[in-house]
Amino acid sequence: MTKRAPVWASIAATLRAEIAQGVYPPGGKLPTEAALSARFGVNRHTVRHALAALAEDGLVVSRRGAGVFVAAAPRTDYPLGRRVRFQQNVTASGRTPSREVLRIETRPADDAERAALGCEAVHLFEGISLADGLPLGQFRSSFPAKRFPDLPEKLHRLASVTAALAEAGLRDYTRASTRITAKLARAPRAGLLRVAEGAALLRTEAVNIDADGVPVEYGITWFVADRVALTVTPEPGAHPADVS
Amino acid sequence: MTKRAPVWASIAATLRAEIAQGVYPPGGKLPTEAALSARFGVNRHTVRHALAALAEDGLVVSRRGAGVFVAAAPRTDYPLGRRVRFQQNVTASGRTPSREVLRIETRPADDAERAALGCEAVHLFEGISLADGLPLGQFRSSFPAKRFPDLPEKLHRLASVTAALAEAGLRDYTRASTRITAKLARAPRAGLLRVAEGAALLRTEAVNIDADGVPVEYGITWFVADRVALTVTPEPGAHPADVS
DNA sequence: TAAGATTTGTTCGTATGTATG
DNA sequence: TCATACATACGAACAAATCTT
Repeated sequence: MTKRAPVWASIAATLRAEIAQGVYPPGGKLPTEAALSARFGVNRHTVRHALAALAEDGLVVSRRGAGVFVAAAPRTDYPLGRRVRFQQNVTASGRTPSREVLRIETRPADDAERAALGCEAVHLFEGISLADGLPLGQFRSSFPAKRFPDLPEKLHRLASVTAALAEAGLRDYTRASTRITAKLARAPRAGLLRVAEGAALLRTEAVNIDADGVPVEYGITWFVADRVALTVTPEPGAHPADVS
Repeated sequence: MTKRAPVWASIAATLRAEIAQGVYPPGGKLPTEAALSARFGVNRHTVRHALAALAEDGLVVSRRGAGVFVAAAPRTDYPLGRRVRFQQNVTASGRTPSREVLRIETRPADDAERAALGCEAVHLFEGISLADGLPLGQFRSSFPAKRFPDLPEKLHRLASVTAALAEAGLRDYTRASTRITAKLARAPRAGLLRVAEGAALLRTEAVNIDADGVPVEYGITWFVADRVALTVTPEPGAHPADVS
């Protein structure tokens, strides 16, 4: 005599699974109640009951006249501090960081790299940073090839810039300058980052230097704007002299 | 005997004026050479001569097989330093800054303002910042009404936050924190900023504090991403203690 | 700016199955 | 067996917010 689960509960479970699988992405719109009731062959009330259960869990948010939307995950704060600490940033927000390496290669420097690093050949390290499996951004970092001959092997093995540079003898490096603009996601990158074409991306262009002020990394990162907020907090102790 | 200007020169002048008026926005595509020669009733070579003149000035860029495009104006660098200096930033890039005031009013604080300023009523100062007449961003600043009773009048008269606060007795104030995200421009704001709907905007949310660390301004600014780059440069003298 | 279509929110009413006393 | 209460499910209509044209 197993008690049959209510229809609304099984519908809620189905939708819950589909949301988890990304069928309806964060911030995305669910089908209308009418469409769902047609799909499941039930009355609209029954669908509403299921949706109410999801809303109870904070999984969806409904807006009268607009639709029912998958609750957008809160943005991950990404402090543009003196040090680059991707893992810490993600972990601090209660998520699990991961990294997907797309490319490691050595090639001649392009104009921007030559200007930033002042060298003719660079190691390239390109990949995707994820939090809980969801892409936060795509990074592309260049390093002077001459100074760090074995960096590609270390990057392959460690998949971490900080660790690889440390093994290459660079104890510490800091952010010298960052330029922030915004772009729209286009075909190839939109797919990599799992966003719709035309979604807003934050593009940061950063130069990192060693303790002597010599540039050691030139990096460009495209963050998914819906998933990341960059934060800037002037460090205490600095007191610039500037005049209005 | 006034020497008649060559036809190609007058066509160039016409196109130059239309680009300046925004008929062809920065980055936008000009009509094809064939279309232009039809419009002006001249041979395609004449149009090419005119376009070559514009290209010489760096006003347009032609790409074989794609078309001729209005050169994107270089982005105005906007340093997120400790002080907010809009005028300096624009002047430094060789442009003429101006400001268009949209709204000055006093009203109850919303949740974000209450959280940032800790007060129940705020003065609102809203407007557009322009460089050479082109909108760079829309700002909306809130100030604690109780602390600065006469601020609206001062803002009306001076149209400058720094000057108005100075007159209200606030000698100095600095940026405490800034949060940066990106959004797509929607209907009302897109018009105000003179960009297409769906263009990328940089949204900054900043809290400024006085010398005692008390918040005095909560401001949100939407920058047109194509026209502005935010720059972050850690100030010398700071030496944070952080560990990997 | 205005009108119409779309979509969720709310409130009636009806019917069925199940547990309880 | 009957009455009651409750959760479930379907149907219809309208209100209110939103989107589109």
